[in-house]
Amino acid sequence: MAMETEIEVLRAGELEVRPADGLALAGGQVLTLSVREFHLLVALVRRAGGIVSRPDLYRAVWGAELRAGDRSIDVYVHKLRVKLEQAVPGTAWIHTHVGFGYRFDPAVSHAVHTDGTGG
Amino acid sequence: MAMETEIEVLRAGELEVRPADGLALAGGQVLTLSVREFHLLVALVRRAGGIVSRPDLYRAVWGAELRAGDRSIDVYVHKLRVKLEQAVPGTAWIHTHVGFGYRFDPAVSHAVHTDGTGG
DNA sequence: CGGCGGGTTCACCACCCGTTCACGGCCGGT
DNA sequence: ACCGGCCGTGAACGGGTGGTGAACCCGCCG
Repeated sequence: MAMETEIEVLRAGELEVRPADGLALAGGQVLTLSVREFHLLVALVRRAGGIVSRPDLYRAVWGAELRAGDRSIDVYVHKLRVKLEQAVPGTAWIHTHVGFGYRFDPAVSHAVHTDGTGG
Repeated sequence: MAMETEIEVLRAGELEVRPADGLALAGGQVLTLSVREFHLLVALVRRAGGIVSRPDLYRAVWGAELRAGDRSIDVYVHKLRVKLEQAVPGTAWIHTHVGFGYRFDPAVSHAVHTDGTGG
């Protein structure tokens, strides 16, 4: 094969996502995600390390403007966290930034809450 | 030199498929498959580990575009699962990814989550 | 012509998904 | 302390998706 199709593969720590195939692996095992869950994960991982605002997230995944009072994002972030957690226990990947949005962090921060008054 | 290795042999766990010969073995025993069933199995095994969408599957096996409402794939996946199951009981190879397609997984994952009181 | 095996379509329905609601905790402002 | 906004989370609900048995159609063979 001269040209193997250049499949986009997003990697973030123990997570591997193939947007084109609808496939996501965490800690080596396949995640069973719904369409929404998958797209949400992709949107977050694409901007790993950065904060994605709810309106942006909604546009990226739902393809529409976020309406006031719509809690869909919260619900799906929760579903995603649950599945991620059960795939790789103890790993917190999706972080909430109150008033700003969510941030996907590939870093394996088990109990690294730097407890900090320091900051 | 003669390329005897022309004969393609797909292996995935306990499954062995020879596309050229129309032969498929599961757990050492020969599977009795119809043409459609066989091609479907080949298409899935060729992309073992990855998700194959229904349109892709239909193109690969039927050689045409999947029409809306066509359930042929579902029916044949079912037939395949039945024969695979009776060849090697307890092994779930073909996984459904709702909204995405099917995935052939060679791994013998006895993912028995229902470990409860179940006697 | 009748039986048979294989492929397609149909019908029924259980389950999954996406949305929305409801309740409660946390935090900042007054 | 009270209120209001923001978020986590469990659950209800309606529609879509896929599992499955069976009818139907057709070519083949005796």
